[in-house]
Amino acid sequence: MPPNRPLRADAARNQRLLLTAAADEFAEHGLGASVADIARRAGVGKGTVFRHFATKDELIAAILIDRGERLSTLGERLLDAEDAGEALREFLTAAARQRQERDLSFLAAASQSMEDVAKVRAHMLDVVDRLVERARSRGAVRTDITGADVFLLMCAPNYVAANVPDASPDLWRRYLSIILDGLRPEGASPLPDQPPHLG
Amino acid sequence: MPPNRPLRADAARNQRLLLTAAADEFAEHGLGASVADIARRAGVGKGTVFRHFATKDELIAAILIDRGERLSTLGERLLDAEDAGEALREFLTAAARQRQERDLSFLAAASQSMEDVAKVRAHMLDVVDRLVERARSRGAVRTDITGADVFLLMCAPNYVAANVPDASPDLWRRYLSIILDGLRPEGASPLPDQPPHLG
DNA sequence: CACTAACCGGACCACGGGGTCAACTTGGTA
DNA sequence: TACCAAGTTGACCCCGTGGTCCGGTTAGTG
Repeated sequence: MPPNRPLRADAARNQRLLLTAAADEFAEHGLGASVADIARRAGVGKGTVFRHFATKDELIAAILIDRGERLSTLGERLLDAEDAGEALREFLTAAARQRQERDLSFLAAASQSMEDVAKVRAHMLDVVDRLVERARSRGAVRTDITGADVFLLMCAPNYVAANVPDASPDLWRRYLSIILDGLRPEGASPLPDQPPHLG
Repeated sequence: MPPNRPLRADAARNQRLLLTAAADEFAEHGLGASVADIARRAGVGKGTVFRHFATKDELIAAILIDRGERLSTLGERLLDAEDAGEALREFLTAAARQRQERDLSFLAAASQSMEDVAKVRAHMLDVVDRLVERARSRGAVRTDITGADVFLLMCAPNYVAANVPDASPDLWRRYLSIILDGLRPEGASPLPDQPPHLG
């Protein structure tokens, strides 16, 4: 992402403006949000959008990458926590909160194929894997789940809460809590099917 | 939905064809599937689509209503089952399977406002409410969840599984199982936030 | 300050979308 | 069988979209 030559001051500013404007616009209107609207929201011409992101998909990818990297960083920090179970809980909470602020889950479907996105995704999957493994070996979660399971489940609480109009902004915590209860080792009923293989 | 005068034979046939073609097309290409493609898939002219459904949204609504009614019917039948816990499990399984066959969860977001859709939704919510109440009073699920909670959670297993390409077609069972474990009364950690109020 | 490469803006284009309509076909009835 | 309302069709319209492009502007360097 960072270009060879450093961006000119105004260009860098506009890029930041565009990224947040796009995230907001997508959150409000879904993937269908138009590039023109995004440009207007950022206070910038439409051409400028395409100067920074060759294509709409690339814009989406940039947002995805930004969020993914932030989460991965947090996850890596949490790998050093004493309480592995609590660390996993904290990670999932942060993930859900990030999505709560601006629900962009639908973006994940788009631009799945872009290489940079795949890389960030793979890295995040790796971090989750280690978080889960650590929690599992400490007996904090059931033994039959994998990192991939948790990676997938990560998106669920906010997805569920997003279906409620005028919901309390903390509603997702409720469903995260239920899912976390489902991940506990005590009395877990054996899981059907094989764990998925991602990436 | 059933019109005053009964439909002519060919019209009725086309309507059925359209409904399933539309469901398939939406499942494959999301809400963005074009009316023209749907018509082609049904082996019918584009004009015919609009004769049966004044608008694309109305088509979507018709699909939603169809599925909702089928689920509600099943739910009502399950209200008479002996094992209330098993009944709830079966209902959720059916709901997830229906969505697995053709994932149309995203349709729910659209045409939320249409009156007929709202009615079907309200009815289904009522059925779920009773299923949950029954299971709760029998000690089959934790006491701090409501019908609305379960109604929302209903969509989650398939949503989660839908994010993995080339997944086993039964992957959703895995996540339904985790969620059901999270709904059990034993050792449930108290839920944060208030249960949502729907409709 | 002057100069230039980087940057910006918005008119412009081609395309694909939902929705309309008037000419044509067909199912059902008397 | 003859008739017509119900049903079908696809060319057509209009609009919003992603993406292009070039004349004008500006940041930064010497």
